[in-house]
Amino acid sequence: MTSSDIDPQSRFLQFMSRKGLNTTSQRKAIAEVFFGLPGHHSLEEFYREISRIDPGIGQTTVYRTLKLLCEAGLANEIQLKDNITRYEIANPNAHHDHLICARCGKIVEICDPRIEELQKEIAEKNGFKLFGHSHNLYGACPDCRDKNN
Amino acid sequence: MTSSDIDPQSRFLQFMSRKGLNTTSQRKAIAEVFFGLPGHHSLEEFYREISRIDPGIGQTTVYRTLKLLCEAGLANEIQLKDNITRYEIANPNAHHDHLICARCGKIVEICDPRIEELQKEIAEKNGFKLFGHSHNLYGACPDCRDKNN
DNA sequence: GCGCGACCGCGACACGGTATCATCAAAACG
DNA sequence: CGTTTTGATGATACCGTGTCGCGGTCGCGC
Repeated sequence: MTSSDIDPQSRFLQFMSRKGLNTTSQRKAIAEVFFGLPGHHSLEEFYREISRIDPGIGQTTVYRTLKLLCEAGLANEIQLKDNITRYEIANPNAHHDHLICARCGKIVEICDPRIEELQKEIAEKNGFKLFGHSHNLYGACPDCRDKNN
Repeated sequence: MTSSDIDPQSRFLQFMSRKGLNTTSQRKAIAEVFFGLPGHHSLEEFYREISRIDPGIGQTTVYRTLKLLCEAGLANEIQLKDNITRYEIANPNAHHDHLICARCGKIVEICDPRIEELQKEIAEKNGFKLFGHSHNLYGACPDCRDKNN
């Protein structure tokens, strides 16, 4: 029974109290939407979704709460080639990489322990202490690869 | 004697004439600076460097020429976590990844054929036709890892 | 040279992301 | 219980990157 077994919302509240931060209705609502929306979404998308539930929440608060979720280790930032920051739910058991279709934008999550192993090996060989990584493969997905152009 | 044996500037000119584009003095100057500046640099850095040689060149032209170099396959865009687009010289023989110090920003280039192999394998397993990838490892470099904080 | 079409550089703009600040609510304190 | 203090919120202004449009210029084929 480690803390990673309980649901994410509770882990978020734990983090907040550990840091001495208040658990406001806005932060709870944002976290709930975040955890209920799998995949990779920009602030814009989260903001729109949250506005439907509580139109009174400002985009600044969404930013700040997503940053909090990152600090808590419950969210990850993703940088794609379009220079828009996306957020995804952090899964501590399966740190995954991304396979992205350059045509339609579809994102497939991939996870390969062999690559993880090589990354650690390379970092150590260069004397680096590894914190994290971002690994994105770009290509044409099965649906798009056959469409000539 | 393939085209990859001749110097990059000539390959750029070849590309231009193949595409029916004009070889202007600005484009030649920008390409020359680009090929003479190893590493990973933002537009800002290239623009500053070029301004010292020819202050009359506008930043828009630098943008456009760097895009041309990418199209020609002589340059690559790099996306780091700071949402600034960087450009590097594309080395067709050693497609390398990046090991980045999260403290001081130092970038070490790495190249591991085993990872390349795994990437291809993963893409194929998912039915993707692979175009390229971006692979960045973040950590603390030898100089920074010992400084507590 | 000459003319035309491609290109240049400037300014303006679009956009994501951040900092500021007044307001408000809730906790801390006497 | 009233006052003070702290922290969260949301509107707005701001900054930097990157793009667009337009008037003027310059390569390049003739």
